[in-house]
Order: sequence, then C-alpha cells, then structure tokens
Amino acid sequence: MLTSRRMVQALSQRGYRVTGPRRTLVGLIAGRSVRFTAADLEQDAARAAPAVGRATVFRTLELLLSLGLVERVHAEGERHDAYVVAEGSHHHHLVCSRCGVVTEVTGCMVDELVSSLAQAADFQVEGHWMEIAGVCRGCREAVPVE
Amino acid sequence: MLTSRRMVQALSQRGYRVTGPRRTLVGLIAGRSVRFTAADLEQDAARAAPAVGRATVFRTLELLLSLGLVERVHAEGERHDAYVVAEGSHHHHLVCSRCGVVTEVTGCMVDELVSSLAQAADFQVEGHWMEIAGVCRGCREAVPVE
DNA sequence: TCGTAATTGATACTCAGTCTCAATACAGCT
DNA sequence: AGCTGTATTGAGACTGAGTATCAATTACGA
Repeated sequence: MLTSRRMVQALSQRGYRVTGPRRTLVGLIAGRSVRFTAADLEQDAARAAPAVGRATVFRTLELLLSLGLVERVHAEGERHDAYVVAEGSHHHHLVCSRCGVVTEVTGCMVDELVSSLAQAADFQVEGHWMEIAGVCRGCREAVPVE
Repeated sequence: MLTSRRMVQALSQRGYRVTGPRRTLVGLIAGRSVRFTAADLEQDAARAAPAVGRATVFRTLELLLSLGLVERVHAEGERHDAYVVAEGSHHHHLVCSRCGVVTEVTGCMVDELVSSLAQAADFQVEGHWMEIAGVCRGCREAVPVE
C-alpha cells in the first residue's frame, strides 16, 4: 500500500509542487483500504483542514489519478465514482458491498479469455474492466447489529 | 434485439400503462445497437415529441431498466452512464470506443474464473461485471476522414 | 532573498438527475 | 360508448457533483 511519504515523493519527482493542501489530502488518502468518494474526501478535509477548498479536493484527486496513485472504482448501483489507493500493476477488484473494502486480485488471468472473446467478434481490444461484487469474510461473520 | 412492440407488451403484461410518452420513448430506444445516454434520449425525444417532459424520460428509462428491457453500460472515462437495449441472459459487452456499437458476448465463460478468484480471497460473490473496450472491425477499416 | 509560475480558495456556474404537485389520460368496468 | 379511480405526466423548482474563473498566495529554483 502506498504511504503518504511515497505519494508526496511521487508528486515532487514529477515536478508538481508539494503544497500544504496536497500534503493534507495525501495524508487523508494514503493507507486507506476502503474505497472512498470525492465527497468522502471533501468531508474529511473539511474536518482536518477547513481551509482546504472544494476545488482543490477535486483537482488533487484528479492529479493523483493522472499520476496513477489512485484508481477509479465503479460500483454497480452507485451513482458516483469511488477511488482507491493504487496498487501498481494491472489487476481487478473484489469490492465488498457492505463495508466497501477493496481487495486487489493481482495477476490478471482474464487476459487470455478477453482476447479469445474479442477475436471471435473481430474486435481490437484496447482494455478490459472487471469487478466482482460480494461480501467479504468479515462482513459475513459479523452478526447484524441490533 | 427487442422490438418496440415487444417492449410495449412487456410493459402492459406487468401492469404498467401503455401511454403516449412511453410509446414514443420505447420507439426511440428499440432496435438501437449503439449505446445511448439519458441525455441522448432526451434530445431525441425533444425532437420527436417535444411534449414529452424531461422527468418522464428519466422515469421511463428507470422503468425499462427495472424491467430488464435495457441495461446500464459503464464506459471507462465517460462521465455518465449509458444504456443499451437488453439481450436477456447474462453476458458481457464489447464496446467500440469509436462508434459506440455494443456487441454482446453471450455465454459467460468468466463465471468459473470469478469463483476461483473469489474463493482465494474468501469472498462470497454476488455478481461480477466485465466490459471490454476496443475498436470494432468497421471502425478499424474505415479510413479516417480528412 | 527574490521572482515567477504553479497553486490555491472563494464563488459563480453548469448540468444530470430528483422531487413535487396539480392536471391529464389509460384501462377496467358497466 | 361513457364513467371513474388511479397511474402517469409536464412544468419547474430543487439538489448536489463537478468545473471554470480569477485574484491572491506560495513553493522553490536561481
């Protein structure tokens, strides 16, 4: 998992300035294992550092996305995009529909399957996208409160 | 591909009224092989039947979705959801990034793969979601204009 | 330390989608 | 065909995410 330190390094290495707001936001993002939305981050930022403006939250998120430090996660049925801290290589996500924890599945065994499907349709593949929704072990075992 | 007639039948069979606006919208949707957004449909409706209100476009789309007559298609990088006329059984989509044509891949060969991945993570699968983006044959062959 | 360009916060704006509610019209009944 | 109850509708106000603008600020290389 990417640390706050590493993310800051990545920013500076690529010529982006390391500013107060960016430090704050990166600090709020790094180490998260649960998906979060822009709104979540905005809320946390408002609590941790009220001076950080809304626009900056969105701008920073987009920047981190473009640097590959966070990734977008679609979740079926949800209205807005969520994000997770990036892992690096190509992989897929297991998203728990209760607690939101995102488990990475590294080593993409889907590739061959994708190519064969695409070949049949005479389709030149640019990329594929897969997510698995379900309930993680912790949530299965948790007794419903109340 | 679902015809307008069949979609109307489905509505009435399930106890929904077959109204003018619904006929119009279903007519605009049925037979499409290209993905469309709510905004697309809204525009077409405004041209074909200006009396149809915005809210009705959204309501009807949601209704058709709940009846399984259309499906949502996510497309990486696009801001808003798109829809396609439903095919029926479980399947995946090949979405052409140029012309937007959606090709169905029936017979889901991903199932086993998904279960094995999930088992490794001790994850109880509720569903999976896969899309393949690329360029269809037609678009590959088309000479870029100008 | 200084200069400058990147970055920022405030705020106005856009645009998709939702909600409300009175008016309308479908469909089942006679 | 005419009546009636209720699902559906259109208009338009509203919400909330995300974007654009711009003057003020600030990181950071010289």
